[in-house]
Amino acid sequence: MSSINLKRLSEELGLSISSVSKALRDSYEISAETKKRVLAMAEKLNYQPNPFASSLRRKKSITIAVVIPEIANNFFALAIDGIQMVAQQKGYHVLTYLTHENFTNEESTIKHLQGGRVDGVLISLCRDTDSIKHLTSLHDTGIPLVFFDRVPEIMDCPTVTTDDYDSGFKATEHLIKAGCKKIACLSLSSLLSITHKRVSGYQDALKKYKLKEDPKLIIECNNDNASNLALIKKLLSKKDRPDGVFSTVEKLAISTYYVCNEIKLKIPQQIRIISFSNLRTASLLAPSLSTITQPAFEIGKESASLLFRMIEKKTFGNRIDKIVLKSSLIERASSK
Amino acid sequence: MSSINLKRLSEELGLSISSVSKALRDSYEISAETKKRVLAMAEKLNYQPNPFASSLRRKKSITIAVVIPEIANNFFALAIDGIQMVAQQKGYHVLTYLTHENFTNEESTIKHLQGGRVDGVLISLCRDTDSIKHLTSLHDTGIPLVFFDRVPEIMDCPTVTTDDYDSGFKATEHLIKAGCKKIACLSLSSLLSITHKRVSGYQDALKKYKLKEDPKLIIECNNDNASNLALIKKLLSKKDRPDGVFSTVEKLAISTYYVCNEIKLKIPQQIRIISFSNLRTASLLAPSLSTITQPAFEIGKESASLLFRMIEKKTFGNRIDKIVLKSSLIERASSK
DNA sequence: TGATTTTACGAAAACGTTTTCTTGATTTTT
DNA sequence: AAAAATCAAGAAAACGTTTTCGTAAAATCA
Repeated sequence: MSSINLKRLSEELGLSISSVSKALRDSYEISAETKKRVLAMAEKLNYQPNPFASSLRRKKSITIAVVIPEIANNFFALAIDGIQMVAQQKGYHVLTYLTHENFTNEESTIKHLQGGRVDGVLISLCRDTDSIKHLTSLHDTGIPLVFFDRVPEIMDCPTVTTDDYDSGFKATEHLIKAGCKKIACLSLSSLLSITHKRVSGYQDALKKYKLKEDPKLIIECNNDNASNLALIKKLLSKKDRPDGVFSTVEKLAISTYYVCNEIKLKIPQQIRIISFSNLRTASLLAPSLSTITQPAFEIGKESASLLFRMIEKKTFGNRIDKIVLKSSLIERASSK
Repeated sequence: MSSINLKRLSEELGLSISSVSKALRDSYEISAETKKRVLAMAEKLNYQPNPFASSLRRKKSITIAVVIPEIANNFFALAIDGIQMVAQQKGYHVLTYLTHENFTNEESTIKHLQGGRVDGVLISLCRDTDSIKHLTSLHDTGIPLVFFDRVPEIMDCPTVTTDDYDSGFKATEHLIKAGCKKIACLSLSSLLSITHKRVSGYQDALKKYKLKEDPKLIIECNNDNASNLALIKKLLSKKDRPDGVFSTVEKLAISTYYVCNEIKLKIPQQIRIISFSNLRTASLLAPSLSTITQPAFEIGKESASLLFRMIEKKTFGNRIDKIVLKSSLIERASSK
């Protein structure tokens, strides 16, 4: 720890601690000349204020927390990027926590944040989250809380999401218009809001075009890559296999590509694919992947901006912002 | 902020603040029975200790900082993943800072960390870093500091890197053995250690196989995607264009793919490509991309472990660890 | 039984800021 | 010239912990 503090500085200057403190904070109580002297000495001794003493006294941490399921994921990496941009602009620090899709991790992380370590929390729920006690508890302490992308469906709280229902609908419609008659849907945990909305869109599109809905075509994948591969392989190996796949998350589309390579299923001739994805190389894949691309960076930016409005109390106390951004459907070879 | 503190807890229990504190820290000075009562009450009132008061008093932040150029990058995302794993295991918090390859950002970030906000720092330098004053200054405050991947070449400090020289050599050798006679090298800033080593490996491989070295074939790219595309396009559009490309970073290989698509240059028939990359979809690209893949997750893990050994003073004071991990060369269609 | 040790707890200082309250000196107003 | 206001600074409390030190009461020992 830096051992040069206000006391040392004040001794060096022949001033009191409080005067030095005020000078550094540009208080009107201190003369211009003294301020200049103090600033110069602080610079000379490379004084850095102790953030803990400051936070303790002011009851402000100048820090926010971001809680996400994983980081090695294009969507979340971009979202973090957006969050960091806003935070840096505001002079805030960012604590990052990964839940690895584990509810217990999420719970304990949130619990730790109740001690006042941060001024606000941004969170995207993990796939196993089936209770929101920990979240209401955090909310009750008065810490501003914003959910993004994966939000709780039964809690009144500020959220930043995309038009998931519409996107699910359009993606499915796109496959139908391309000629698919039997479309499978690869989803994550049904506990997740995004799963629910995207799958609803899928189902309603099937309804609209009078295609048979088969619950067996909705595959709920888990967090283990190997078993997902097995599930998908089983699905695509059947004689009455689907002729289209709508994947609600990027990694399941990747897995589908691997399976198709393995069992020599031709995309898009034998099976068409579209997926939610923020893969920068989507257009370079063989074949290029049709995607619904979420504005991940903007989601991060908007979430952080909203959080800071709440922190700075610029938002009305009784108002709950629900921001919805639009994803874009990009047609490529995999669904032609 | 949580308003339930030790004082409140002690009043509720009819004990002194110090006794409650000791009970919570399982001190031998407190009877088993009292401890039980205290724990129960703390649980009941959902007591969370104030981290700032604690850090101020103990001169420990239980927090580390990670400073990286960008997060929307497979390598860094995986490294962070590894770092977080170790940190979480140790019960530490992780502050993340992005420099966006901007030296001024790096400087100011490092300066802010000198106030004792963190117990240790993990950093991967940005492409513009041409001075290490800010780093030596941080080091002088006694805060443990570990560099990973992009390390300073003229500073005696603990580092975690990969065998970049060897990898550059082998990648180039691989292209030569595949039949390339004229190999270009796409690099980042020459200020970076990784650039230097990877390019040296490339040059020595050319020497070993008696291929002409042409400085014009070493393209130093910058941080602007559009201008990199232009540079690469110019390189590949010449009549005497190279027949092989060794890219020292993933994004430049991606750009090369885009350019080849645009100017109808066939990979690998007309031009072979190999690149440093942690792209999970490398094998799904058209054509699949040959890569040198760094153990990014392990780099993060090792860096964090090393940092914690330093923080816990388990390392000898006068010892400077230099850990070197091995990358793997994965041959795929782009270099066949 | 008297002396010593152990047990279980409390008082108070310390960590480095920020901020409120004083205060002496100077300037401005009556 | 006296009164009021302003200025520039210092003293001290407060933020919520942790930790050192002190001390009654109980337990152990000689």
